[in-house]
Amino acid sequence: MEYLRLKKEKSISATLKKGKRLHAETLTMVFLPAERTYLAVCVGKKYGKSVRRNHIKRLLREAFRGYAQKMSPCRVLLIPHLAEKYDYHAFSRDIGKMLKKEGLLHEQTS
RNA sequence: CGAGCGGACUGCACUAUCGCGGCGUGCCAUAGAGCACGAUGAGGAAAGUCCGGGCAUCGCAGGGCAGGACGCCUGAUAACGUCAGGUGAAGGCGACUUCAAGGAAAGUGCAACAGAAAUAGACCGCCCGCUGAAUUUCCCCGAGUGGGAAAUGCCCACGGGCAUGCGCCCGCGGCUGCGGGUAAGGGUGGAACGGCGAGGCAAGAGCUCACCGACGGGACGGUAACGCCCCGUGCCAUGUAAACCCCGUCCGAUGCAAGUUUGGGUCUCUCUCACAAGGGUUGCCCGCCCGAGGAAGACCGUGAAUAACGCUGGAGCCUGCCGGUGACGGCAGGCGUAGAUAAAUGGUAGUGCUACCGCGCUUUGCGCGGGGUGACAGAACCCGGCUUACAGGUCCGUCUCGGAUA
RNA sequence: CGGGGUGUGGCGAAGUUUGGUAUCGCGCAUGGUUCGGGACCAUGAGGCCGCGGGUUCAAGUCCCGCCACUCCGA
Repeated sequence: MEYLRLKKEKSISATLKKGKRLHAETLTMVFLPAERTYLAVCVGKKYGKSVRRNHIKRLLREAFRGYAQKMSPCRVLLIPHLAEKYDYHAFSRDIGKMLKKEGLLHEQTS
Protein backbone atom coordinates (compact mmCIF):
# COMPACT_ATOMS: atom_id res chain seq x y z
CA MET A 1 0.00 0.00 0.00
CA GLU A 2 1.39 3.32 -0.99
CA TYR A 3 -1.17 5.27 1.05
CA LEU A 4 -4.11 4.67 3.36
CA ARG A 5 -7.72 5.76 3.16
CA LEU A 6 -8.95 8.50 5.41
CA LYS A 7 -12.38 7.22 6.49
CA LYS A 8 -13.56 8.45 9.88
CA GLU A 9 -15.67 11.54 9.95
CA LYS A 10 -13.73 12.86 12.98
CA SER A 11 -10.36 12.85 11.24
CA ILE A 12 -11.84 14.37 8.09
CA SER A 13 -13.36 17.27 10.03
CA ALA A 14 -10.12 17.73 11.92
CA THR A 15 -8.19 17.90 8.66
CA LEU A 16 -10.64 20.37 7.22
CA LYS A 17 -10.37 22.55 10.32
CA LYS A 18 -6.63 22.58 10.96
CA GLY A 19 -5.25 21.76 7.55
CA LYS A 20 -3.85 24.12 4.97
CA ARG A 21 -5.82 24.77 1.79
CA LEU A 22 -4.27 25.05 -1.63
CA HIS A 23 -6.19 26.01 -4.77
CA ALA A 24 -5.28 25.04 -8.30
CA GLU A 25 -7.04 25.29 -11.67
CA THR A 26 -8.85 21.95 -11.48
CA LEU A 27 -9.03 21.08 -7.77
CA THR A 28 -8.60 22.14 -4.16
CA MET A 29 -6.29 20.30 -1.76
CA VAL A 30 -6.37 20.29 2.03
CA PHE A 31 -3.42 18.76 3.83
CA LEU A 32 -2.12 18.23 7.35
CA PRO A 33 1.23 16.58 8.25
CA ALA A 34 0.91 13.16 9.91
CA GLU A 35 2.80 9.93 10.58
CA ARG A 36 1.50 8.16 7.49
CA THR A 37 -0.11 9.25 4.26
CA TYR A 38 -3.89 9.21 4.21
CA LEU A 39 -6.16 10.24 1.32
CA ALA A 40 -9.82 11.19 1.03
CA VAL A 41 -11.58 12.37 -2.09
CA CYS A 42 -14.72 14.43 -1.94
CA VAL A 43 -17.25 14.00 -4.75
CA GLY A 44 -20.85 14.80 -3.87
CA LYS A 45 -24.12 14.40 -5.68
CA LYS A 46 -23.78 17.61 -7.63
CA TYR A 47 -21.07 16.05 -9.79
CA GLY A 48 -23.51 13.69 -11.53
CA LYS A 49 -24.87 10.18 -11.34
CA SER A 50 -22.97 7.32 -9.76
CA VAL A 51 -21.01 6.30 -12.87
CA ARG A 52 -19.68 9.80 -13.27
CA ARG A 53 -18.88 10.22 -9.58
CA ASN A 54 -17.01 6.93 -9.45
CA HIS A 55 -15.02 7.92 -12.50
CA ILE A 56 -13.94 11.22 -10.96
CA LYS A 57 -12.86 9.48 -7.75
CA ARG A 58 -10.78 6.97 -9.71
CA LEU A 59 -9.09 9.72 -11.66
CA LEU A 60 -8.20 11.57 -8.45
CA ARG A 61 -6.81 8.49 -6.74
CA GLU A 62 -4.82 7.54 -9.80
CA ALA A 63 -3.37 11.03 -10.05
CA PHE A 64 -2.46 11.07 -6.34
CA ARG A 65 -0.92 7.61 -6.49
CA GLY A 66 1.95 8.90 -8.62
CA TYR A 67 3.10 11.19 -5.79
CA ALA A 68 2.24 9.14 -2.69
CA GLN A 69 5.67 7.50 -2.40
CA LYS A 70 7.65 10.61 -3.19
CA MET A 71 6.20 12.90 -0.54
CA SER A 72 6.46 13.33 3.19
CA PRO A 73 3.46 11.81 5.02
CA CYS A 74 0.30 13.88 5.24
CA ARG A 75 -3.45 13.65 5.56
CA VAL A 76 -4.77 14.86 2.23
CA LEU A 77 -8.26 15.82 1.04
CA LEU A 78 -8.89 16.31 -2.65
CA ILE A 79 -11.90 18.31 -3.83
CA PRO A 80 -12.31 18.65 -7.61
CA HIS A 81 -13.86 21.77 -9.11
CA LEU A 82 -17.11 21.41 -11.03
CA ALA A 83 -16.44 21.07 -14.74
CA GLU A 84 -17.82 19.64 -17.97
CA LYS A 85 -14.93 17.21 -18.34
CA TYR A 86 -12.33 15.77 -16.01
CA ASP A 87 -8.84 14.77 -17.15
CA TYR A 88 -6.15 12.65 -15.51
CA HIS A 89 -3.25 14.75 -16.82
CA ALA A 90 -4.66 18.01 -15.49
CA PHE A 91 -5.21 16.54 -12.04
CA SER A 92 -1.72 15.04 -11.97
CA ARG A 93 -0.10 18.29 -13.04
CA ASP A 94 -1.91 20.39 -10.45
CA ILE A 95 -1.21 18.01 -7.57
CA GLY A 96 2.47 18.01 -8.51
CA LYS A 97 2.59 21.80 -8.62
CA MET A 98 0.99 22.21 -5.23
CA LEU A 99 3.17 19.61 -3.51
CA LYS A 100 6.26 21.19 -4.96
CA LYS A 101 5.20 24.64 -3.84
CA GLU A 102 4.81 23.42 -0.26
CA GLY A 103 8.15 21.61 -0.35
CA LEU A 104 6.61 18.27 0.47
CA LEU A 105 8.23 16.41 -2.40
CA HIS A 106 11.44 14.59 -1.69
CA GLU A 107 14.36 15.94 -3.68
CA GLN A 108 15.14 12.57 -5.21
CA THR A 109 15.13 13.32 -8.94
CA SER A 110 14.34 10.18 -10.81
C1' C B 1 -37.40 -1.84 -55.32
C1' G B 2 -40.00 1.28 -51.73
C1' A B 3 -42.96 1.74 -47.27
C1' G B 4 -44.34 -1.15 -43.17
C1' C B 5 -45.57 -5.15 -39.34
C1' G B 6 -44.02 -8.79 -35.85
C1' G B 7 -40.02 -11.35 -33.33
C1' A B 8 -34.91 -12.40 -31.64
C1' C B 9 -29.92 -10.77 -30.55
C1' U B 10 -25.79 -7.41 -29.62
C1' G B 11 -24.24 -3.34 -26.26
C1' C B 12 -16.62 -1.81 -28.99
C1' A B 13 -12.28 -5.50 -29.63
C1' C B 14 -7.07 -6.55 -28.93
C1' U B 15 -1.92 -5.49 -27.09
C1' A B 16 1.63 -3.27 -23.64
C1' U B 17 2.34 -1.13 -18.97
C1' C B 18 1.05 0.96 -13.96
C1' G B 19 -2.81 0.06 -10.22
C1' C B 20 -7.55 -1.86 -7.17
C1' G B 21 -11.16 -5.77 -4.55
C1' G B 22 -11.97 -10.29 -2.33
C1' C B 23 -10.20 -15.70 -3.08
C1' G B 24 -6.29 -19.69 -3.29
C1' U B 25 -1.11 -21.08 -2.68
C1' G B 26 3.55 -19.78 -0.93
C1' C B 27 7.46 -16.52 1.58
C1' C B 28 9.66 -14.00 6.02
C1' A B 29 11.72 -14.74 13.14
C1' U B 30 12.44 -6.08 11.07
C1' A B 31 4.96 -11.39 11.37
C1' G B 32 1.70 -6.71 9.04
C1' A B 33 -3.58 -2.41 7.28
C1' G B 34 3.33 -7.07 4.67
C1' C B 35 5.31 -9.25 0.04
C1' A B 36 5.23 -12.69 -4.33
C1' C B 37 2.61 -15.81 -7.76
C1' G B 38 -2.03 -17.68 -9.82
C1' A B 39 -6.86 -17.76 -11.68
C1' U B 40 -11.00 -14.29 -11.07
C1' G B 41 -14.02 -9.52 -10.80
C1' A B 42 -20.80 -5.02 -13.20
C1' G B 43 -25.83 -4.85 -16.47
C1' G B 44 -29.68 -5.48 -20.15
C1' A B 45 -31.53 -2.57 -17.89
C1' A B 46 -27.12 -3.53 -12.21
C1' A B 47 -31.66 2.16 -12.54
C1' G B 48 -36.80 3.53 -10.70
C1' U B 49 -38.34 0.79 -6.14
C1' C B 50 -44.18 -0.34 -8.83
C1' C B 51 -45.79 -5.69 -7.70
C1' G B 52 -44.83 -10.96 -6.28
C1' G B 53 -41.92 -14.60 -3.64
C1' G B 54 -37.59 -16.94 -0.99
C1' C B 55 -35.13 -16.07 3.64
C1' A B 56 -35.13 -14.03 8.79
C1' U B 57 -37.36 -12.35 13.38
C1' C B 58 -41.77 -11.29 16.25
C1' G B 59 -45.81 -14.26 16.88
C1' C B 60 -49.10 -18.62 16.89
C1' A B 61 -51.94 -17.27 12.34
C1' G B 62 -58.26 -17.39 16.87
C1' G B 63 -62.68 -14.22 15.71
C1' G B 64 -64.99 -9.52 14.25
C1' C B 65 -64.71 -4.54 12.26
C1' A B 66 -61.83 -1.38 9.44
C1' G B 67 -58.17 -1.04 5.47
C1' G B 68 -55.64 -2.41 0.89
C1' A B 69 -55.06 -4.91 -3.86
C1' C B 70 -57.16 -7.34 -7.96
C1' G B 71 -61.60 -8.12 -11.54
C1' C B 72 -63.76 -11.47 -19.53
C1' C B 73 -62.29 -17.10 -19.91
C1' U B 74 -58.77 -21.19 -19.71
C1' G B 75 -54.00 -22.37 -18.54
C1' A B 76 -48.53 -21.51 -16.80
C1' U B 77 -46.02 -20.58 -12.15
C1' A B 78 -43.21 -20.80 -5.70
C1' A B 79 -46.21 -16.47 -6.37
C1' C B 80 -47.92 -12.12 -8.86
C1' G B 81 -51.07 -6.59 -10.43
C1' U B 82 -46.68 -11.16 -14.55
C1' C B 83 -46.75 -14.46 -18.81
C1' A B 84 -49.20 -17.70 -22.76
C1' G B 85 -53.42 -19.04 -25.64
C1' G B 86 -58.40 -17.70 -26.59
C1' U B 87 -63.29 -14.41 -26.29
C1' G B 88 -65.40 -9.58 -26.89
C1' A B 89 -64.84 -4.29 -28.07
C1' A B 90 -62.12 -0.23 -30.54
C1' G B 91 -58.46 1.35 -34.42
C1' G B 92 -55.81 0.31 -39.20
C1' C B 93 -56.59 -0.95 -46.75
C1' G B 94 -53.56 -4.79 -44.45
C1' A B 95 -49.61 -7.62 -41.72
C1' C B 96 -51.23 -6.26 -36.90
C1' U B 97 -52.00 -3.10 -32.57
C1' U B 98 -54.58 -1.37 -28.10
C1' C B 99 -58.02 -2.28 -23.88
C1' A B 100 -58.41 -1.67 -14.99
C1' A B 101 -63.10 -5.68 -20.10
C1' G B 102 -67.73 -7.94 -13.09
C1' G B 103 -72.49 -5.36 -11.39
C1' A B 104 -76.20 0.92 -13.17
C1' A B 105 -84.23 -3.40 -12.27
C1' A B 106 -79.75 -3.25 -4.06
C1' G B 107 -79.35 1.81 -2.72
C1' U B 108 -77.21 6.97 -2.61
C1' G B 109 -74.83 11.02 -5.23
C1' C B 110 -73.59 13.96 -9.68
C1' A B 111 -74.92 15.59 -14.95
C1' A B 112 -72.33 22.97 -15.66
C1' C B 113 -73.93 25.72 -20.18
C1' A B 114 -77.58 25.22 -23.88
C1' G B 115 -82.54 23.52 -24.46
C1' A B 116 -89.82 23.52 -24.11
C1' A B 117 -88.06 19.44 -21.34
C1' A B 118 -82.26 16.04 -18.24
C1' U B 119 -84.36 10.92 -16.23
C1' A B 120 -88.65 13.22 -16.35
C1' G B 121 -92.68 16.77 -17.82
C1' A B 122 -95.97 18.66 -21.73
C1' C B 123 -93.90 24.98 -23.43
C1' C B 124 -94.78 25.41 -28.79
C1' G B 125 -96.97 22.53 -32.42
C1' C B 126 -100.77 18.86 -34.51
C1' C B 127 -105.98 17.13 -33.89
C1' C B 128 -111.16 16.94 -31.76
C1' G B 129 -115.28 19.29 -29.11
C1' C B 130 -117.52 23.71 -27.22
C1' U B 131 -117.60 29.24 -27.38
C1' G B 132 -117.94 34.35 -29.78
C1' A B 133 -117.03 36.58 -24.97
C1' A B 134 -114.51 38.31 -21.54
C1' U B 135 -110.88 41.05 -18.66
C1' U B 136 -109.56 44.28 -14.59
C1' U B 137 -110.76 46.67 -9.94
C1' C B 138 -113.83 47.06 -5.60
C1' C B 139 -117.65 45.42 -1.95
C1' C B 140 -120.67 41.55 1.01
C1' C B 141 -121.34 36.89 3.59
C1' G B 142 -123.21 31.50 5.77
C1' A B 143 -116.25 31.44 2.61
C1' G B 144 -118.30 28.69 -2.19
C1' U B 145 -117.18 26.03 -8.89
C1' G B 146 -121.09 31.99 -3.89
C1' G B 147 -123.49 36.86 -4.60
C1' G B 148 -123.24 42.07 -6.08
C1' A B 149 -121.24 46.87 -8.28
C1' A B 150 -118.21 49.84 -11.66
C1' A B 151 -114.98 50.60 -15.97
C1' U B 152 -113.29 48.91 -20.76
C1' G B 153 -114.87 45.61 -24.54
C1' C B 154 -118.66 42.45 -27.91
C1' C B 155 -113.29 39.44 -33.86
C1' C B 156 -112.10 38.91 -39.41
C1' A B 157 -112.84 37.13 -44.69
C1' C B 158 -116.03 34.66 -48.33
C1' G B 159 -120.82 32.53 -50.02
C1' G B 160 -126.23 32.15 -49.46
C1' G B 161 -131.02 33.84 -47.43
C1' C B 162 -134.24 37.68 -45.04
C1' A B 163 -134.49 42.74 -45.01
C1' U B 164 -133.29 47.07 -48.01
C1' G B 165 -128.26 50.67 -47.75
C1' C B 166 -127.95 50.59 -39.98
C1' G B 167 -128.59 45.25 -39.53
C1' C B 168 -130.25 39.87 -38.53
C1' C B 169 -129.86 34.44 -39.60
C1' C B 170 -127.23 30.08 -41.80
C1' G B 171 -122.76 27.60 -43.87
C1' C B 172 -117.37 27.10 -44.59
C1' G B 173 -112.55 28.85 -43.18
C1' G B 174 -109.32 31.75 -40.09
C1' C B 175 -108.57 34.04 -35.19
C1' U B 176 -109.44 34.40 -29.74
C1' G B 177 -110.76 31.74 -25.28
C1' C B 178 -111.97 27.10 -22.59
C1' G B 179 -111.88 21.63 -22.14
C1' G B 180 -109.67 17.23 -23.93
C1' G B 181 -106.43 13.76 -27.14
C1' U B 182 -101.20 13.07 -28.69
C1' A B 183 -95.68 12.29 -28.02
C1' A B 184 -94.82 12.05 -35.04
C1' G B 185 -91.92 17.43 -35.42
C1' G B 186 -89.26 21.58 -32.50
C1' G B 187 -81.96 26.21 -33.91
C1' U B 188 -80.22 22.53 -28.26
C1' G B 189 -77.16 18.76 -26.07
C1' G B 190 -72.30 13.89 -24.78
C1' A B 191 -77.20 11.82 -23.89
C1' A B 192 -84.25 13.28 -25.39
C1' C B 193 -88.77 6.30 -22.85
C1' G B 194 -84.75 2.07 -29.79
C1' G B 195 -83.77 2.98 -35.49
C1' C B 196 -85.91 2.93 -40.35
C1' G B 197 -89.83 1.99 -43.98
C1' A B 198 -95.01 0.83 -44.78
C1' G B 199 -100.00 0.46 -43.00
C1' G B 200 -103.28 2.85 -39.73
C1' C B 201 -105.60 7.25 -37.36
C1' A B 202 -109.44 13.15 -36.07
C1' A B 203 -104.21 13.89 -35.17
C1' G B 204 -100.90 10.45 -33.47
C1' A B 205 -98.48 6.52 -31.01
C1' G B 206 -94.98 -0.82 -31.44
C1' C B 207 -101.39 0.79 -32.34
C1' U B 208 -100.12 -3.22 -36.46
C1' C B 209 -96.32 -5.46 -39.86
C1' A B 210 -91.14 -6.42 -42.27
C1' C B 211 -85.81 -5.75 -41.25
C1' C B 212 -82.14 -4.34 -37.60
C1' G B 213 -81.34 -3.54 -32.22
C1' A B 214 -82.92 -4.86 -26.95
C1' C B 215 -84.81 -8.31 -23.33
C1' G B 216 -86.47 -13.42 -21.89
C1' G B 217 -86.45 -18.76 -22.91
C1' G B 218 -84.64 -23.10 -25.47
C1' A B 219 -81.47 -26.31 -28.83
C1' C B 220 -76.50 -27.04 -30.79
C1' G B 221 -70.87 -26.19 -30.67
C1' G B 222 -67.06 -25.00 -26.98
C1' U B 223 -63.67 -27.02 -20.43
C1' A B 224 -65.16 -21.75 -20.35
C1' A B 225 -65.55 -16.52 -21.80
C1' C B 226 -68.65 -16.80 -25.88
C1' G B 227 -70.55 -18.04 -30.80
C1' C B 228 -74.63 -19.50 -33.78
C1' C B 229 -79.76 -20.84 -34.71
C1' C B 230 -84.96 -21.05 -33.26
C1' C B 231 -89.14 -19.30 -30.43
C1' G B 232 -91.40 -15.55 -27.64
C1' U B 233 -92.15 -10.31 -25.61
C1' G B 234 -93.78 -4.58 -28.66
C1' C B 235 -90.03 -2.86 -25.61
C1' C B 236 -90.28 -1.23 -19.54
C1' A B 237 -85.73 2.48 -15.81
C1' U B 238 -79.61 7.75 -20.14
C1' G B 239 -74.57 8.14 -18.63
C1' U B 240 -71.02 7.95 -14.70
C1' A B 241 -68.78 2.71 -10.34
C1' A B 242 -60.29 5.34 -12.65
C1' A B 243 -68.02 8.82 -7.47
C1' C B 244 -69.63 6.29 -2.81
C1' C B 245 -70.99 1.41 -3.25
C1' C B 246 -72.47 -4.14 -4.17
C1' C B 247 -70.52 -9.07 -5.56
C1' G B 248 -66.29 -12.41 -5.99
C1' U B 249 -60.91 -13.65 -4.97
C1' C B 250 -56.53 -12.63 -2.08
C1' C B 251 -53.68 -10.16 1.97
C1' G B 252 -50.52 -11.35 9.94
C1' A B 253 -46.55 -7.56 10.79
C1' U B 254 -41.65 -5.98 10.06
C1' G B 255 -37.48 -5.94 6.50
C1' C B 256 -30.44 -8.24 5.77
C1' A B 257 -29.56 -1.34 9.33
C1' A B 258 -34.02 -8.49 9.16
C1' G B 259 -31.51 -11.39 12.45
C1' U B 260 -27.27 -14.51 14.97
C1' U B 261 -22.35 -14.45 18.00
C1' U B 262 -19.22 -11.35 21.31
C1' G B 263 -20.97 -6.90 23.83
C1' G B 264 -17.28 -7.58 30.28
C1' G B 265 -16.43 -6.71 35.76
C1' U B 266 -17.15 -4.13 40.61
C1' C B 267 -19.73 -0.64 43.64
C1' U B 268 -23.68 2.89 44.96
C1' C B 269 -28.67 4.60 44.74
C1' U B 270 -33.72 4.21 43.19
C1' C B 271 -38.56 2.19 41.14
C1' U B 272 -42.71 -1.41 40.18
C1' C B 273 -45.40 -6.13 41.10
C1' A B 274 -48.37 -11.23 42.71
C1' C B 275 -57.28 -11.02 42.50
C1' A B 276 -53.09 -6.20 39.96
C1' A B 277 -50.01 -2.79 37.14
C1' G B 278 -47.09 -2.94 32.84
C1' G B 279 -45.51 -4.95 28.20
C1' G B 280 -46.22 -7.82 23.56
C1' U B 281 -49.69 -9.27 19.79
C1' U B 282 -52.10 -5.31 13.10
C1' G B 283 -55.13 0.45 12.69
C1' C B 284 -59.35 -0.72 16.46
C1' C B 285 -62.15 -4.24 19.71
C1' C B 286 -62.43 -8.99 21.88
C1' G B 287 -59.35 -12.88 22.91
C1' C B 288 -54.42 -14.78 23.83
C1' C B 289 -49.34 -14.64 25.67
C1' C B 290 -45.15 -12.89 28.95
C1' G B 291 -44.87 -12.25 34.12
C1' A B 292 -39.15 -10.72 37.69
C1' G B 293 -36.85 -7.71 36.68
C1' G B 294 -36.06 -2.51 35.01
C1' A B 295 -33.71 2.52 35.21
C1' A B 296 -29.61 5.95 36.62
C1' G B 297 -24.50 7.15 38.23
C1' A B 298 -19.04 6.20 39.28
C1' C B 299 -14.42 3.40 38.35
C1' C B 300 -11.56 -0.38 35.49
C1' G B 301 -11.83 -2.18 30.44
C1' U B 302 -13.09 -1.27 25.08
C1' G B 303 -12.31 -1.87 17.50
C1' A B 304 -18.23 -1.94 19.21
C1' A B 305 -24.64 1.17 14.01
C1' U B 306 -16.31 1.21 11.40
C1' A B 307 -15.84 -6.76 14.67
C1' A B 308 -17.49 -11.67 12.73
C1' C B 309 -21.51 -14.48 10.63
C1' G B 310 -25.91 -13.64 7.50
C1' C B 311 -23.08 -13.25 2.06
C1' U B 312 -23.90 -16.01 -2.14
C1' G B 313 -25.10 -23.14 -4.96
C1' G B 314 -29.84 -20.56 -6.56
C1' A B 315 -37.43 -21.55 -8.31
C1' G B 316 -28.92 -21.21 -10.96
C1' C B 317 -26.59 -21.01 -16.11
C1' C B 318 -25.39 -23.59 -20.95
C1' U B 319 -26.24 -27.62 -24.61
C1' G B 320 -29.22 -31.59 -26.54
C1' C B 321 -33.63 -34.62 -26.73
C1' C B 322 -38.89 -35.37 -25.48
C1' G B 323 -44.19 -33.43 -24.29
C1' G B 324 -47.20 -28.96 -25.21
C1' U B 325 -50.22 -24.16 -30.32
C1' G B 326 -47.65 -21.52 -26.32
C1' A B 327 -46.22 -19.66 -21.39
C1' C B 328 -43.79 -23.82 -19.47
C1' G B 329 -42.58 -28.77 -17.85
C1' G B 330 -39.58 -33.48 -17.88
C1' C B 331 -34.96 -36.16 -18.77
C1' A B 332 -29.63 -36.47 -19.87
C1' G B 333 -24.83 -34.20 -20.03
C1' G B 334 -21.68 -30.13 -18.80
C1' C B 335 -20.23 -25.48 -15.85
C1' G B 336 -18.55 -23.42 -11.01
C1' U B 337 -19.38 -17.64 -12.54
C1' A B 338 -18.53 -10.45 -8.12
C1' G B 339 -19.19 -10.12 -2.88
C1' A B 340 -17.41 -4.12 -1.86
C1' U B 341 -18.81 -1.22 2.98
C1' A B 342 -15.85 6.88 2.67
C1' A B 343 -17.83 1.38 -0.98
C1' A B 344 -13.11 -2.76 -5.74
C1' U B 345 -13.55 -3.31 -12.62
C1' G B 346 -9.59 2.09 -13.51
C1' G B 347 -5.39 5.26 -15.69
C1' U B 348 -1.83 5.91 -19.68
C1' A B 349 -0.10 4.61 -24.68
C1' G B 350 -0.92 2.09 -29.33
C1' U B 351 -3.60 -0.75 -33.26
C1' G B 352 -8.20 -2.11 -35.44
C1' C B 353 -13.61 -1.36 -35.99
C1' U B 354 -17.38 2.36 -36.07
C1' A B 355 -19.97 7.48 -35.99
C1' C B 356 -18.58 12.18 -38.38
C1' C B 357 -15.99 15.48 -42.20
C1' G B 358 -13.46 16.31 -47.04
C1' C B 359 -11.93 14.68 -52.06
C1' G B 360 -12.38 11.34 -56.49
C1' C B 361 -15.33 7.90 -59.51
C1' U B 362 -22.26 10.65 -63.13
C1' U B 363 -25.55 7.87 -58.45
C1' U B 364 -26.16 3.35 -54.70
C1' G B 365 -21.57 1.98 -53.24
C1' C B 366 -16.34 1.83 -53.35
C1' G B 367 -11.37 3.96 -52.71
C1' C B 368 -8.08 7.59 -50.37
C1' G B 369 -7.14 11.13 -46.54
C1' G B 370 -8.41 13.67 -42.05
C1' G B 371 -10.43 13.43 -37.31
C1' G B 372 -10.33 11.05 -32.51
C1' U B 373 -16.57 10.09 -31.30
C1' G B 374 -18.47 5.04 -28.82
C1' A B 375 -25.20 5.42 -26.03
C1' C B 376 -28.03 4.50 -21.37
C1' A B 377 -25.73 3.61 -17.25
C1' G B 378 -22.18 0.98 -11.66
C1' A B 379 -23.82 -4.97 -8.10
C1' A B 380 -24.92 -3.69 -2.09
C1' C B 381 -29.38 -10.32 0.90
C1' C B 382 -31.18 -13.22 -3.40
C1' C B 383 -34.68 -14.43 -7.26
C1' G B 384 -39.45 -13.83 -10.86
C1' G B 385 -41.78 -9.79 -13.35
C1' C B 386 -43.26 -4.60 -14.47
C1' U B 387 -41.83 0.40 -15.70
C1' U B 388 -38.41 3.86 -17.47
C1' A B 389 -33.40 5.29 -20.20
C1' C B 390 -30.45 3.84 -24.50
C1' A B 391 -25.40 5.71 -29.85
C1' G B 392 -24.97 2.27 -33.34
C1' G B 393 -25.38 -2.56 -35.46
C1' U B 394 -27.02 -7.74 -36.86
C1' C B 395 -30.46 -11.65 -38.01
C1' C B 396 -35.28 -14.06 -38.92
C1' G B 397 -40.55 -14.34 -41.34
C1' U B 398 -44.68 -19.82 -47.01
C1' C B 399 -45.60 -11.77 -42.89
C1' U B 400 -48.49 -7.04 -45.12
C1' C B 401 -49.37 -2.96 -48.67
C1' G B 402 -47.82 -0.34 -53.16
C1' G B 403 -44.91 -0.14 -57.74
C1' A B 404 -41.91 -2.39 -61.68
C1' U B 405 -40.23 -6.63 -64.60
C1' A B 406 -40.74 -11.70 -66.43
C1' C C 1 -33.58 0.44 2.70
C1' G C 2 -38.35 2.35 4.08
C1' G C 3 -42.01 6.39 4.37
C1' G C 4 -44.09 11.22 3.22
C1' G C 5 -44.65 16.37 0.96
C1' U C 6 -44.48 20.01 -3.01
C1' G C 7 -44.73 21.53 -8.39
C1' U C 8 -50.52 26.80 -10.81
C1' G C 9 -48.82 34.23 -14.80
C1' G C 10 -42.09 37.20 -13.56
C1' C C 11 -42.35 36.19 -7.64
C1' G C 12 -45.38 34.32 -3.45
C1' A C 13 -49.89 31.78 -2.67
C1' A C 14 -55.52 29.96 -3.01
C1' G C 15 -58.51 26.59 -5.97
C1' U C 16 -57.77 19.66 -6.00
C1' U C 17 -62.02 17.42 -0.51
C1' U C 18 -67.58 17.05 -3.63
C1' G C 19 -64.89 17.33 -11.76
C1' G C 20 -68.14 22.38 -15.22
C1' U C 21 -65.96 30.72 -16.19
C1' A C 22 -58.53 29.29 -13.32
C1' U C 23 -58.60 33.58 -8.53
C1' C C 24 -55.75 36.91 -5.00
C1' G C 25 -51.43 39.99 -3.46
C1' C C 26 -46.77 42.02 -5.14
C1' G C 27 -44.55 43.15 -9.74
C1' C C 28 -45.22 44.82 -15.26
C1' A C 29 -47.51 48.04 -19.26
C1' U C 30 -50.79 52.31 -20.59
C1' G C 31 -53.53 56.60 -19.08
C1' G C 32 -54.89 60.17 -15.14
C1' U C 33 -53.19 63.14 -10.88
C1' U C 34 -48.17 66.32 -9.72
C1' C C 35 -43.69 71.54 -11.61
C1' G C 36 -41.31 66.37 -11.36
C1' G C 37 -41.09 61.66 -8.54
C1' G C 38 -43.47 58.52 -4.85
C1' A C 39 -48.18 57.27 -3.04
C1' C C 40 -53.17 57.09 -5.07
C1' C C 41 -57.15 56.20 -9.05
C1' A C 42 -58.62 53.77 -13.64
C1' U C 43 -57.62 50.38 -17.56
C1' G C 44 -55.29 45.18 -19.09
C1' A C 45 -51.42 42.29 -20.88
C1' G C 46 -49.27 37.95 -19.13
C1' G C 47 -51.27 30.53 -17.91
C1' C C 48 -50.65 24.29 -23.09
C1' C C 49 -51.93 24.37 -14.02
C1' G C 50 -44.08 19.88 -13.87
C1' C C 51 -44.27 15.95 -18.27
C1' G C 52 -46.85 11.78 -20.97
C1' G C 53 -51.07 8.58 -21.34
C1' G C 54 -56.13 7.04 -19.75
C1' U C 55 -61.47 7.41 -17.57
C1' U C 56 -65.41 11.05 -18.53
C1' C C 57 -69.84 14.83 -22.55
C1' A C 58 -66.09 17.66 -19.80
C1' A C 59 -59.77 16.92 -15.88
C1' G C 60 -55.68 22.01 -12.34
C1' U C 61 -59.12 18.37 -9.78
C1' C C 62 -60.09 11.23 -10.68
C1' C C 63 -56.59 6.89 -12.20
C1' C C 64 -51.69 5.06 -14.13
C1' G C 65 -46.52 5.89 -15.48
C1' C C 66 -42.38 9.28 -15.39
C1' C C 67 -39.33 14.01 -13.97
C1' A C 68 -37.47 17.66 -10.59
C1' C C 69 -37.03 19.66 -5.74
C1' U C 70 -37.50 18.71 -0.61
C1' C C 71 -38.35 16.48 4.34
C1' C C 72 -38.42 12.35 7.90
C1' G C 73 -36.93 7.38 10.17
C1' A C 74 -33.34 3.28 10.86
